[in-house]
Amino acid sequence: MQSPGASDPELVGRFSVLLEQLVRRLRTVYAAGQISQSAASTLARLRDEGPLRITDLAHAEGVSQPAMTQLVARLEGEGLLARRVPEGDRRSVLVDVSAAGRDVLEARRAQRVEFLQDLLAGLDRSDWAAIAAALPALERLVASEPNSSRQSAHRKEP
Amino acid sequence: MQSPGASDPELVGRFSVLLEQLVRRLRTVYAAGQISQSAASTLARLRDEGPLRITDLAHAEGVSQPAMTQLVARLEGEGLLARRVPEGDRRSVLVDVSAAGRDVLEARRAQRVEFLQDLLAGLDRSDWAAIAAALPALERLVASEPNSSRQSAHRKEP
DNA sequence: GATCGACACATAAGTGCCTTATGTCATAAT
DNA sequence: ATTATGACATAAGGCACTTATGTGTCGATC
Repeated sequence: MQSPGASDPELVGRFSVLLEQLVRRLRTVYAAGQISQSAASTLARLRDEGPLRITDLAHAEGVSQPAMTQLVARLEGEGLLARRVPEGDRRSVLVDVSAAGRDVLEARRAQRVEFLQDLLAGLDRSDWAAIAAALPALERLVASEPNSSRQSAHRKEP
Repeated sequence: MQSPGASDPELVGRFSVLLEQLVRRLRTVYAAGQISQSAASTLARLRDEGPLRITDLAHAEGVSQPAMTQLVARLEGEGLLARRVPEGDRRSVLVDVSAAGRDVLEARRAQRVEFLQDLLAGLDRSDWAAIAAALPALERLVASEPNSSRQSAHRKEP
């Protein structure tokens, strides 16, 4: 029994509740009218991994190809990304994040940081110390999924 | 300077990245075709807080009243909740989760637990210990928002 | 080179899930 | 009785998905 987590259903249950609550909270961080979670996730991937074809993007983001085609069209219309046809394969489209897209991602990160600082402001020192101590473990947790091979270890939001 | 979090931008930044990654991960837990995050959140609130009026529900969930009217109509059509007009106020509609709705929430919880056990299976004992030690602090963090007065301390997903 | 199959994306049609604006009925206040 | 307020329903539009289908390009086979 290598992992205590698998043998401690009560803690797993509490963690499960905590994740759901975090998700519900994060939904309120970004002001209305901003880019969607799907758009942000897609732009972030392009920024981190470089230009990708539409079908690869769709697969990586877990949506259908037509959904990604539409999202790319919308984001191109907003100047947040650019499309081009690669040399040697006129069937494909390569998509890359634009400078404006990078700016949007940076603004989102700043909003998250502000939200967290607000939230952390009411936390006492020992609680924050426990969270800070768990950060490396949580980062390893998030990085440990089998399909995390798509996410290189150096990937991070600035 | 009560909270070390507010003075440690690098850790806050790492936490911010972690949250975004968790959100992106959780998006893949639930199989396609299941109820949306909004539907789940709404049903969970009804289960935990009892019958609510549509406008109160909309406000609590952070959406507009017409959006909630439509969601309630859809969920009623699927048998996941029930509507009734309360005594003494024929303008209102009271909404309550159904037994089928409770079953759906329980199935979601089981899926999250399974996902977490999968994820935790690759984590070593000291990492899990650090996460387990941080759980109370994280729970307090999530419960600490000013509008958390709507969430009672005893509220938890079974 | 010609033909067929596979690949890649675009388009169509439909649903879910939001938004603001507006309409209708019920209740409370004057 | 009249007016103001409250509560929800409906309309119209946009975003974000889905499956199904269409069109063009590339690769494999003969």
